[in-house]
Amino acid sequence: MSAALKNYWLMKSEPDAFSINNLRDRPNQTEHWDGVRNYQARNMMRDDMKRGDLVFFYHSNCEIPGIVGIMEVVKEGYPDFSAFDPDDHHFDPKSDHTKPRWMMVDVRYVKTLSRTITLRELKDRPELEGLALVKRGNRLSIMPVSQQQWQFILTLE
DNA sequence: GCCAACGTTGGC
DNA sequence: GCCAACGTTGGC
Repeated sequence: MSAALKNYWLMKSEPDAFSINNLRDRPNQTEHWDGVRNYQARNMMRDDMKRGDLVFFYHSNCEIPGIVGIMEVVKEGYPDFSAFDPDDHHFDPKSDHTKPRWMMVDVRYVKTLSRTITLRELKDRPELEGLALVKRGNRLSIMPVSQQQWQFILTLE
């Protein structure tokens, strides 16, 4: 794959735990995306997410689930240290510094969309049939978005 | 390696 | 709060 190619992603977060406004208000508007405990999502952060990739920020498990903003990958996959901390909610005794099991990336706030593009309307669009988010039973918290899907979603704003 | 039990996700 | 869908765990 050419280093010049930008990839696109979608990442879910429950706004009660961490919202787009929380990211915007962080120092440098940057935060590490810790707490992912799913192997498929881990592998994408470890292998595929590159500096400069753009990411939709999706609010899940809330009143109006949907895409609320855009962020950018600013640091590629590295060990998720929250797994090492017994006091952390995401502690995993099977992960340690010598053999970290979980990975994370750093993301920087880019913008908040002028409105929430809701899950409901994303599901209604035949152009997005292939998007993992709208597939039945989907539970992936991180997923790839094709360039075509990315550009189409932006036209919905 | 199978699969039942269990815990979690996340829309509704 | 409900519950379907899914991933993980662990007994065998």
